[in-house]
Amino acid sequence: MSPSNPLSEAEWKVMQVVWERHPTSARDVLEQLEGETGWAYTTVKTILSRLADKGILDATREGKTSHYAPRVSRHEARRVALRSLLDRAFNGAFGSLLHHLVDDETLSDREREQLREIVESERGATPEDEQ
Amino acid sequence: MSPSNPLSEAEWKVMQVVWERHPTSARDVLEQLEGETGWAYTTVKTILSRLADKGILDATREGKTSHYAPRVSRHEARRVALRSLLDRAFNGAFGSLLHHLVDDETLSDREREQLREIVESERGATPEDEQ
DNA sequence: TTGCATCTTCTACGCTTGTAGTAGAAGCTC
DNA sequence: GAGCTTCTACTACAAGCGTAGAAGATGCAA
Repeated sequence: MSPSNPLSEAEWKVMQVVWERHPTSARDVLEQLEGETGWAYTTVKTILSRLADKGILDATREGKTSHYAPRVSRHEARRVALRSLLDRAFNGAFGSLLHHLVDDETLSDREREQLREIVESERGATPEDEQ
Repeated sequence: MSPSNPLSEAEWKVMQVVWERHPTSARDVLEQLEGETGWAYTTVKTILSRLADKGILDATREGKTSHYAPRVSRHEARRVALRSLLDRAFNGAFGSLLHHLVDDETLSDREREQLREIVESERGATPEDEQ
């Protein structure tokens, strides 16, 4: 399934954990985010519940505790987030986004290098879809 | 100046107009967005005021009406939005974002073509920064 | 079986966003 | 200078988000 709205910041944090290790529990998520967030247990729980309500997560109760698993892939979530950004900030113009990336003078050397690598690899990619 | 938070959806809409034609008035913005939004005049006004409060816009009163001009460039705003996405969704890993773009099977033919073009142009770009 | 630890559900509260109404000021028209 | 038009400032209000406390349910340990 594909969520229609992009995830919020806190939701991303939680989902990143769930994608790494699922099924997982609230306690588990909390521990993984320790250090990064300092959240209370109930905060994690609230976010998990909201995600389940939205159909992003699947919750199954096992005895006392609930276990959560993603119903939406990370890839999918990223796609939604990117499209959203594209629409808002670049008027939906993919080309503008690409130009921005390439022109972005604030890229670190490392990032610019990665860009070049990708560029190299894409060179070899299938150009057979002449539409 | 650089805003620390990304713009909201409505803010983007308004800013897109302001960047195109500035200084501009609330009325003007409203008219440009007619069709796209159906907002009331006061809605535009509210968003403009909030943007001014945040320092994204500059408001100067001239007689009865205020005129607005950007204090933040579109490029800058885009950069902030992209960094935010990068941090949330790709753990700050630029390489992941690039891979996602290249791998995204839902790109349209046109988009894929643009990607290839950019790739070609980047090939000729300055590779003199050896780390 | 009594209690401690842990889990869940419910409720809350302040902030931001989307959206707009109301009321008052200011200028244009005749 | 009385009225229409248009602008501003202020207020509002529902939904979503970040964050978490309180209270009740449940299981394990002794």
